[in-house]
Amino acid sequence: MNDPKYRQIADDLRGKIESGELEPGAQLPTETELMDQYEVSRNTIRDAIKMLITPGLVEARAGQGTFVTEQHSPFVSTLTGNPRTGETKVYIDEVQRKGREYSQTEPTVEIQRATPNVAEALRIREGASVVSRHYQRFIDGTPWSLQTSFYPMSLVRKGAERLIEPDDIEEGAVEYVGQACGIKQARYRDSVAVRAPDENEIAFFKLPADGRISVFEIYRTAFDEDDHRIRLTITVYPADRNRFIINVGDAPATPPTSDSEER
Amino acid sequence: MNDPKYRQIADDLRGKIESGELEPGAQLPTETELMDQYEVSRNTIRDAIKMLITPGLVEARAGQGTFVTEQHSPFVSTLTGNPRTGETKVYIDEVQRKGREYSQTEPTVEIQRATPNVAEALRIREGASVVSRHYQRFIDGTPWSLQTSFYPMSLVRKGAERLIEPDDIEEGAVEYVGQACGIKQARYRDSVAVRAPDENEIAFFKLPADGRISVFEIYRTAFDEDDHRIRLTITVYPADRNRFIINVGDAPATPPTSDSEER
DNA sequence: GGGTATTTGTCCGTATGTATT
DNA sequence: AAATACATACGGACAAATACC
Repeated sequence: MNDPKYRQIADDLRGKIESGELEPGAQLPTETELMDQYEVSRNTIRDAIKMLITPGLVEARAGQGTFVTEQHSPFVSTLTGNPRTGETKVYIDEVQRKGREYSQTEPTVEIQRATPNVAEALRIREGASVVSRHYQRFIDGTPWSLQTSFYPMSLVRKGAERLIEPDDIEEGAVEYVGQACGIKQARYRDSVAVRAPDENEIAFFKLPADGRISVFEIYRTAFDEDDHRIRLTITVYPADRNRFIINVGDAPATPPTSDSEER
Repeated sequence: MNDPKYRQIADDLRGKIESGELEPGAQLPTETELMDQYEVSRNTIRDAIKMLITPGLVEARAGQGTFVTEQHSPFVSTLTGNPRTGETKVYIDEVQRKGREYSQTEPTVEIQRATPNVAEALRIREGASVVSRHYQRFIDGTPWSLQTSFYPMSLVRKGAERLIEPDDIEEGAVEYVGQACGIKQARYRDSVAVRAPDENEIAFFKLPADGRISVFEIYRTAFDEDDHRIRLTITVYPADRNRFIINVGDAPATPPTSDSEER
């Protein structure tokens, strides 16, 4: 009798879900039924169910009931690629190779002043002008990632003028910059973190409003052959439907498609 | 007036935190004071505060009050290293280079039957024998990660008999296996996901019981020069205090320590 | 479309327990 | 021991969403 009632009830229900007695998609007993079963008040039942909603084990639908969550199959992306080519194209290939459909919005292009984050990553003065190119990206029509790339204005001055046009760069921005001003990407570094989503992200990804599902935030800093920082790309993915692969060493002998089943 | 009251109050308080009006460590007004300020019932105040507790913005301490969370500085680990050397030693170096103290328990060594996960990753029969070596790892004395490595029994039969001894392998398991039976690690692949913690992890990392803080789960599959799978290492890190770096391309010119401040 | 029953969502008031100072 | 602050639990009332007739 040490644990509070609502926690005991939550543990009991969680057990029934994990044991499979309640399958994904199945409806839990209604709050009234659970009140009778456990002989507690409705608020106690609701506290118990909240403990299952928070980690996403169940979802409550007003007017219908509470249901065991069905998992969507995670999408797997590879972070290690060829550092000399643009990764967006590689990413699109990866999506299509898995039989899924990729789409993205036209870019939103802005000239902004570098925030401390961006300035630090690009090693430029805080407040210096940068080009920001923002995309919303979808897989099979559902929102999958939000991506913003920041380029120092010096690239534009050196000839990469299409960066400030609000049009997609078909051949990829990395190739374009290489051709337009001879600055070639030689390597990049990713920094992966997880954090709570902000309001924009909650709205775009249709995440629950309480922020219990977090997002991957990947900072990709790209360098040219002289180790100058030429790009910062921030990509945000919902953590509940994504997984990342990092290959180190020789290229894998197994075709990358076999990764889709790995974990 | 569309949003429910508790959400309006939560948004208001969140704004005060994000704007810096309430600094990390600062105490929020007590529930009674907030009842007066917003002219709502105590339960509504509590609902609002729960919305801030769930993403970890504030924490409530019975008998004291509710406080804005202080962030511990995240620890940064590099996932891309030399595929031919063991990474535990590299990891320890990385920790110490940042002026922090590393420690770990003696390993728990077990002979187990391969679960579907492990069998799939090592490409062995489900139920085949594997050596499992489990460590609890600490930084500055606080629990930082849980690590379990699985090795096929064939390695032991080929001479790597210390794998089944419950002692730390000083020189690193990868080096040891290379010397003992000539099977050298040539490359590895990491798969990074985020999920809710299980009970063990909640207890070890001292995470909140409601599972709102998730964990990184990194599967590292290691291959030898013939592309045979020689090891699966699963490492679990709390997502709120870790960040990972992936380097692609030439070695960075900047010393790795500078990463500690990056994001 | 309208009406009704069901189910969850919001909000209130109250009482008592537990942790901390 | 007393005061303070959050935690648990109960009860009730009405609103909003959904399903069904």
